[in-house]
Amino acid sequence: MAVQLRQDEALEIWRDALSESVRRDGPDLSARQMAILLTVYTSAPPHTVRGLAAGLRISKPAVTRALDRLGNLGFMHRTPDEADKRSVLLQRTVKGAVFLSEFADLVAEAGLKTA
Amino acid sequence: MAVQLRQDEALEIWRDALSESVRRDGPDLSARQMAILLTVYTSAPPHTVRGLAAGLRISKPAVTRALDRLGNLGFMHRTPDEADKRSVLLQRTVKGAVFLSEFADLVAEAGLKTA
DNA sequence: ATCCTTTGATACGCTATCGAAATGATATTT
DNA sequence: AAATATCATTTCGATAGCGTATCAAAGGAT
Repeated sequence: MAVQLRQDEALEIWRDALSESVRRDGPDLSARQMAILLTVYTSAPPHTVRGLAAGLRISKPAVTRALDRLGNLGFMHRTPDEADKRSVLLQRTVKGAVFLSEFADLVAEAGLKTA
Repeated sequence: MAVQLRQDEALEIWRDALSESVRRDGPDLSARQMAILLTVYTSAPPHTVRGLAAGLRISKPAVTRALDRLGNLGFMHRTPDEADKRSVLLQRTVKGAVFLSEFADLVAEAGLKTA
């Protein structure tokens, strides 16, 4: 069932969820970092640096750096690909799953508030 | 009419909209910067540095710097408050309105895609 | 075996952003 | 009028992130 959203509804939901996350002193992730995190968690694996870079049309170094950040936060984990040892496979972590679950709740709440 | 969202729907909408914005080479705004931009555009004025800082529970210097960034992008504009010359009032710009309008379209589209 | 390609990471010089403290300008209080 | 408070900004020393170019390691082609 698709979700019908008007422009003002979309922006209010975005505002409320994001503001509440900021208020709770959540990590100040950039759009790129958040896009990478969400892609790894909600799209079918495997996820690699090159795949993310191509999918988001950003440079590989930018992906590497974002993964450094997300790794430091404990939201993601790198594992060498045994089949092709040049590659790295991105893995979810419990901490990242908890963060996104709570974030999803903020979005859902913002949606309920929206008139 | 409130918007009912499951966790997975919320995250997929967020992922799709954010990813498409990144793909289009949109500005890589941080959560704080985006929260400030959305607050100024979708909440009742007036908007001041201290008000934004208090509302989002971040430091005033952090707000000042975010406004520098948003100002450089042409998304926002500072006007001295004539009633209290210590204060600064934040104003919307056409460019910012266009950006948010397009962003809202991305969110709406992501909502339609979501099963 | 020797090239060539691919993959993720690093080096480089640079700009952006951080929190804490201090600053200058303006308001308010006493 | 003098002292205090408030507001936004700036300064400080630091970390984080950028794009381009380059790297070493691994894979594939001939």
